[in-house]
Amino acid sequence: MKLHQLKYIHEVAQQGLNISAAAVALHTSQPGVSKQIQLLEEELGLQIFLRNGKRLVGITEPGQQILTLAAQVMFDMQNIKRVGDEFTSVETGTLTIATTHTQARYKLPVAVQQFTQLFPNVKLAIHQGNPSQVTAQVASGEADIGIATESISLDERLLCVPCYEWNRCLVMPQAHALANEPAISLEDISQYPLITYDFAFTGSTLVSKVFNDAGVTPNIVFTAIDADVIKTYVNLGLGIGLIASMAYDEKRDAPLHSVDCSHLFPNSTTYLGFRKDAFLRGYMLSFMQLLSPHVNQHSIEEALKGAS
Amino acid sequence: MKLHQLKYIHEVAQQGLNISAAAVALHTSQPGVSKQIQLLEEELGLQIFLRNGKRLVGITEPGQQILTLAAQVMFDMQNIKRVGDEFTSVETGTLTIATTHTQARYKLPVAVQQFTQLFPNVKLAIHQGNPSQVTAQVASGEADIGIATESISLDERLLCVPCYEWNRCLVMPQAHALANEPAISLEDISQYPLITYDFAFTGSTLVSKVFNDAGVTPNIVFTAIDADVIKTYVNLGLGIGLIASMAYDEKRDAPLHSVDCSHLFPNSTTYLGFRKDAFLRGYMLSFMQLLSPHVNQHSIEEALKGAS
DNA sequence: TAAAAATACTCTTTAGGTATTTTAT
DNA sequence: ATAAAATACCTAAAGAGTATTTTTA
Repeated sequence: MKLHQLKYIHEVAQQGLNISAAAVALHTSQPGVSKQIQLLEEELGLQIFLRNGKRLVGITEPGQQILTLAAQVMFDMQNIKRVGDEFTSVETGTLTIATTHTQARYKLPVAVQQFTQLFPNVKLAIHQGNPSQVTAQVASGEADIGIATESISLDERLLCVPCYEWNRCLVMPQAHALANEPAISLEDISQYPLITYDFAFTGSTLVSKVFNDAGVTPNIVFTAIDADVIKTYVNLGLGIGLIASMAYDEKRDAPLHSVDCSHLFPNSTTYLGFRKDAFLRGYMLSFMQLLSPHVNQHSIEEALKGAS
Repeated sequence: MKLHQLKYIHEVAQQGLNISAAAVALHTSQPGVSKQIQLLEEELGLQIFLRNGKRLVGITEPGQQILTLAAQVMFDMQNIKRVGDEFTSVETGTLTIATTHTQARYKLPVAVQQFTQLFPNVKLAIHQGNPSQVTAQVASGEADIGIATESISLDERLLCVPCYEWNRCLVMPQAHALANEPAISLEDISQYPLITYDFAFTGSTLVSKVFNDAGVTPNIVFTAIDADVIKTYVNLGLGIGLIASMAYDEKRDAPLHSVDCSHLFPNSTTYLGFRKDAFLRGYMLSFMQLLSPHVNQHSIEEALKGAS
């Protein structure tokens, strides 16, 4: 059993069971990949892929398990490489962050700027997606650190630490009837067309739960991925917007009026998550510290020990 | 980076930093091992081993981390092999159990007998040790399943399920003054020389805690690893013995009288533990079911998901 | 001086490439 | 007919072995 054989089956599965495509992606030849897969299957005494004649048409049950384990092996090997990098080229490397639009747009810029000054030779990649995509990227090792609200902390492979709490506000045109309302209620909100985040996103399931529990049905006219889109449509007079407070800036969003809603919804917590079995480069830890100052090598080790 | 290079550094560390000894253990040549280690160190750009000239004299800090990760890779590779074995030779293989003397002697025999009848072609190995050795063996992958009381459930790498609860009894010569005492107290026990398990063993720390909390100091004349030794010395009149109830059998231990102590001590729970990241062969699951009937594939998956 | 690690060199295996054939859609 | 996988065959690289040298304790 060889490491590259595991790489090969992994890539073939990624490429939709196409050996030729996998060979291209791996910068090698199709017969080479083909042969190594045969050798591996022969050694294990079972088929990893289901075949119809010469075509691969599926993954067997043991094959699926082997692919999962192969991914783990590859991750571990990456960890070893990282130890090497950490001790030889301490302040160079790559940091891949997976996060949602709201975080990327309103919370990360400060941390990112500080980070690039601290580590000018570390390449930074920011992957954007909804919370479940963020979680999946971190769990698969595509991203080193994920930043998202609530759902990220549910995956058992990840260690999550709270970064900060936040709540929501309503945004509306300056002239709107609610703009001068002293204490807005859920009922008030339900009187107007509402624009908010997609329900799969940014903890909005919590928002829908609050409405449900109160027996109030909001009039959601449409949902969007990000606060900027929501604000744009509020500006056009299509409704009032319910967004994260951090997404409203009095100066930048001047034509809009905002009303705090923290009395209506419980706070949401944004978490930072990473794989429990990942070797963390020094700069990864530093980035986390920028977002959550109490994080350090020691606190992480303690959390890993006490996790179960 | 090659798999066998990881095997080599692991074996060298195991053999006390002796490359020649590692080469023998690996059934290969000393220059081969030597060269592969150099190649790996060169590729990673760091020293794994500290050297004094040509002798290996220690492990560097990154080397220690790499050795840990190398062990993980080897474990994952073993998992892949096991998937192969599971689907090709379903009812053959090896089951290695690490456990304490008391379990091995008084609780496992029934399960082992049933198991050998169900799986005549599975080789069974039982490693005996104290609870921390049991835990270490399972955590390192030397043993597939560990069975011990309390401490095994503290290791975060292991998933533990309760097997059964048990308590203690006093054993003494038939003619002993306490033999006819209707309700024995801690004070009564402290009046006589006491023989019990080594304090590191079988949850006896719990026993000492009970005495401490009650402000009673038992007169422990000596401690032993196993109940058989304790009973032998009780028979010789050296004191009274405090042992697990399961270790006393009325017929076999006829010259001794036993008095139940479950009113004095809380129950202890014996756990069965295995590595969370281990691929479990079907027969391993079956063995666990013999000890803890509610264990099954599904309950384990649920426990792994909900662990964090 | 004895034991351990590193070199030098050889041999064998094997991974990988090119050209070609087979086969499934 | 076309695209994909397998086969045949060749080449190059790398791992492993033997003999020997170097070095440390």
